[in-house]
Amino acid sequence: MPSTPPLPIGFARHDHGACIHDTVTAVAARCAEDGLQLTPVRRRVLEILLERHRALGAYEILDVLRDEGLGSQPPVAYRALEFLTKHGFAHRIERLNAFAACSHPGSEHDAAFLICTGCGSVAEAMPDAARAALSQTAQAAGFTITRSVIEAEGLCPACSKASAP
Amino acid sequence: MPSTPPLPIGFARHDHGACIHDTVTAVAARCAEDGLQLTPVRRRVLEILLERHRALGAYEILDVLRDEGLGSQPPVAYRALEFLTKHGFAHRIERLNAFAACSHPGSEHDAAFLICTGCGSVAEAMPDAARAALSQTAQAAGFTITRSVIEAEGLCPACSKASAP
DNA sequence: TCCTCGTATGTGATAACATAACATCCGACG
DNA sequence: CGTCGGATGTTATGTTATCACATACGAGGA
Repeated sequence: MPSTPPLPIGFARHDHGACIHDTVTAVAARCAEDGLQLTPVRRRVLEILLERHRALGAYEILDVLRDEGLGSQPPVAYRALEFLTKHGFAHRIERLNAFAACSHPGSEHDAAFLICTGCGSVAEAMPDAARAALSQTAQAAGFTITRSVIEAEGLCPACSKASAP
Repeated sequence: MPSTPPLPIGFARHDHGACIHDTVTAVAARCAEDGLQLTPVRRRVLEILLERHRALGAYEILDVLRDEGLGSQPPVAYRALEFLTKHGFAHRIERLNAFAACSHPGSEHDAAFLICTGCGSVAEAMPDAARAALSQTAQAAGFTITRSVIEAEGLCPACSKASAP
């Protein structure tokens, strides 16, 4: 069980402490580059998302912030999440009304998500093929896509194995 | 501008009265076949969705039901919508927390939606290619998809033309 | 220095979406 | 006639998201 082989998606084990630290560092660098302010609340929300490593509701995040004295009202969480999602550091998962840190920060992009209904884990994938196909369908109808939501529910490898042994 | 050539999706003009009537009739037939009860509330909710021909929130629907004396509490609308979506007569659009009548009732299926951010219209597409691509991506990760949500935001032909002439 | 402007935050209130829980009704079937 | 399952009525509450307005604070110009 090594740490993160070239798997495109995230059902694999990995060095979690490093993964958090590295991502925050990368995001901070990118913010500096682009003149964005990675304020304490924003940074902390990103860390929270990375720590839990799953999709979190805004109010779950808010609970943590409140415990830490970083804010107690919903807008605090929603503003930070808006910043993070707007700049591609986190994603909103529509199906869950929840948010997850981006696995590939550094560029704005739509992502696809695989949501395990067994254990609640969420993996981010880069569904270029699916998006291309969708785009083509849309163009045939004269529709111009600006954003796409692609989310699949099902069973992750572990839960799949557990439910049908 | 003829009426509905073999377009796969619904940004075209059409005979709306007939479209409502035909769909309700088809759904009623299918319910009879499958031993499902298309009760007054359920039928009316389907009609409301078809009449507006766009995505409606549960509370918008409830307002209509209330005016017509068919129910006044949220569960009334949610139950009817649950019935309709469960049996493939309507779809939930996650991005909008809203519901739309199915354009191709008669079989349970996941659909894809093209949501126009200009005028709010929503068209249902059959994104077999996109779903197949997604499915392949998922399988590569050992993930088994049971349901997929595919929704694209953008501009419909009309709004596209209006915004960039 | 002082002003002011843009960005971020603090906070109270409320809107919008959704479900739990329990009572009641009513037709099908034995 | 009983009872059982599906549908409905109703109260209450839970969950998610936004509005509106006040405050703070640093950057840049007069």
